[in-house]
Amino acid sequence: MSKRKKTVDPAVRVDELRELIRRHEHAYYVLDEPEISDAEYDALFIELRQVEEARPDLISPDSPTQRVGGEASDQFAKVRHRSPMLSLQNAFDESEIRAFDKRVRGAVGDKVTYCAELKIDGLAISLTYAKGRLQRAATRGDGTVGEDVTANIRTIRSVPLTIEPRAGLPDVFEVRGEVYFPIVAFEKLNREMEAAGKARFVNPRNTAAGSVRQIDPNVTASRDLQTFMYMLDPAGHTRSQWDVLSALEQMGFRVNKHRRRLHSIEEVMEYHSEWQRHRHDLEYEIDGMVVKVDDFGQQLELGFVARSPRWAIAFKYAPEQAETEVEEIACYVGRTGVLTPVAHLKPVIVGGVTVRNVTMHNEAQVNEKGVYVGARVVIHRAGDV
DNA sequence: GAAACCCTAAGGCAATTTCT
DNA sequence: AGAAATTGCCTTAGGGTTTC
Repeated sequence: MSKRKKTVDPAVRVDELRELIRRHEHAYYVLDEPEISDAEYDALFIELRQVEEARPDLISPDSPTQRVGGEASDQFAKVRHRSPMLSLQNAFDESEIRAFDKRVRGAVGDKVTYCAELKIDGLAISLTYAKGRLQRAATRGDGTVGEDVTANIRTIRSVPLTIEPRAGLPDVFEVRGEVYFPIVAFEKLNREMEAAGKARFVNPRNTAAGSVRQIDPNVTASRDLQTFMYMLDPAGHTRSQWDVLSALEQMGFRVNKHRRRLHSIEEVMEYHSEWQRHRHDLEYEIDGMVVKVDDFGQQLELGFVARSPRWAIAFKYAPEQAETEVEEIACYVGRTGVLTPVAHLKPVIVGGVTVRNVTMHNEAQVNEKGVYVGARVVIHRAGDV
């Protein structure tokens, strides 16, 4: 109505625009189902920016225009996690998964449902919301203390700056998930780097980690990072991991759609091999899958062992392998006097990184005279030495 | 080029739990 | 009870990225 448009109060229009923009950001970045064209979206965004410029008093920190900016945090402050960000026990083959299943059923009985999710190759992130607003984002760090990367995470459009109140959730709650670099965006970035005569980035995971630790949030904002969330604490009314994923989705977070509820370890094996075949069809990298006992009651019964829960395991894909030649073997003396043999190799690219050195604690084969006999060392991927 | 992080993996060894 | 397996903790180390 033209009449309404003339008389519209800027304060009202600002709210309308924010609501519309949030809806379309959600459709585009979270659901991957845009409802309007980029141009239409841009028009809304420009209008909001204009109204806010005219009326700076109407600007609020959770406005879509305020994703980039705020105070330029000089350093990353340390933040202690409300509860430790644990790591997962790893399994590399069927026997280890069956052992896990056996342990689980030994503890909680045979009626077990598993929630299986793809294990995204990115970096873990923790988001704290207070009174419906994103208050803080932190990296995992050592699991207990991470770094405050709020200014950078705010620039990721699939991360809601505001959350509607929800029954069963307190004022302050935490969401955890993974930040990653979509492969298409990674390749685009590298084309841009090349065009600018700069060095390419080596792989999406490290680039994502680097992007999140930028001093200047404008750089992060230009990187097209994405997210998948998978944990909610406290868990509100939810009773299972499956429920949590649904709840997170309803709250507006991006949740991976390839999750499955599985009722036997055989189904887990099938899911695993299915994605082993199709992992390269995905628009992001995965390094396996995460299998969790779905029911929270059973999770509680199983409990934790120091650094990882007993009710979950990471079922990894067989590491990429490569062969190369050992050029020389050197021995290094550690701080405590420990001797470490290191093989210097002909550089070989495996798993997206170049490997030149490997320590030989594991793969090294020594004959009865203490002489190294392997002419070749089988390496897993970088770091897996 | 160095330092500080990120993520990952393995070895050594002691303590604890489980099995026979 | 004694042996075997598992767990927990710490150390060392690899490649990568960014900032200074």
